[in-house]
Amino acid sequence: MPELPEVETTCRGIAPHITGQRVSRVIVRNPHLRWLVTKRLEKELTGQTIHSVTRRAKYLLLNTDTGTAILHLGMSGSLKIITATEPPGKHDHVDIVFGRSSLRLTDPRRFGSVHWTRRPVMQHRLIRPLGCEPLSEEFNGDYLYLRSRQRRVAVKQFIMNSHLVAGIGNIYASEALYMAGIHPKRAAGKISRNKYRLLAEVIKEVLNDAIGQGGTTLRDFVNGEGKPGYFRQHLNVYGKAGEPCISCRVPIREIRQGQRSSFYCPKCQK
DNA sequence: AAATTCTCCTGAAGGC
DNA sequence: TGCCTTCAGGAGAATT
Repeated sequence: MPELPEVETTCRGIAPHITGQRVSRVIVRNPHLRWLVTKRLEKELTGQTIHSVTRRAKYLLLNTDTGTAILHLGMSGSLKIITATEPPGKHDHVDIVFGRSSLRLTDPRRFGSVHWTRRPVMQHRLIRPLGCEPLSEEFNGDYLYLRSRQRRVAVKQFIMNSHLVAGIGNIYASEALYMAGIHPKRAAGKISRNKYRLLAEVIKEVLNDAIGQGGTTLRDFVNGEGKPGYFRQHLNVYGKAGEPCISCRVPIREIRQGQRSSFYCPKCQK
């Protein structure tokens, strides 16, 4: 499942290969992604030159003079740069061709998406409602504290609300709460300003560490080595139900919050 | 407004 | 080449 660090790594990995390149062709083999990929993408992206590749939350933006392609990797998607003659596999749904090379979207579960918009991309319906970037200065303890007052939702669901802060995935939410010593079910509105300051810090720390590791995979984003892969982030709690807490040896617990698994240490997190 | 539930899909894992 | 059930998960949409 591509989390924000994987998307950022992908962004940095593909950017040098496609920036300044002109799209010679767009091949949509299967338009049935999360949303139906429209013909407008092929029609309007073809012939355009990518002038920059940026990221907003977990969306990748291929910016051109006439519009923006908005890509999301869902939970099983990946992008890589290939030779345009590379035969497609079963789950290779979209190729954006740049002469002799292509950007290929592979996505077995098809939770990903590709949109095209002519309007300023920040006004797009998928982008506009997003909260701040977790790695920005705007995102800090005070931001969390102020917006959580009177809120009864569990803190884990609170920090995973993309309208508040965009791109903290399920894994890093559990990890950050562990690092901050906060129980995932604590009501968001009952957490102190200081605790939120710590939480915001560890969120940035865990995301930056993962991006740092991703940096080592950027060398060759072409052919095979394309995927950043999933970081060998040493996880303290995620997926470790029953295993002893690294700090106090008490077994890690797993609970469900909003159809999503959460992991925590019952002794270290209050 | 806030909170909760539903939904898309398929590879992997587990039970028998 | 075993078959069937269950589950995970991003996040927008629908519902309460």
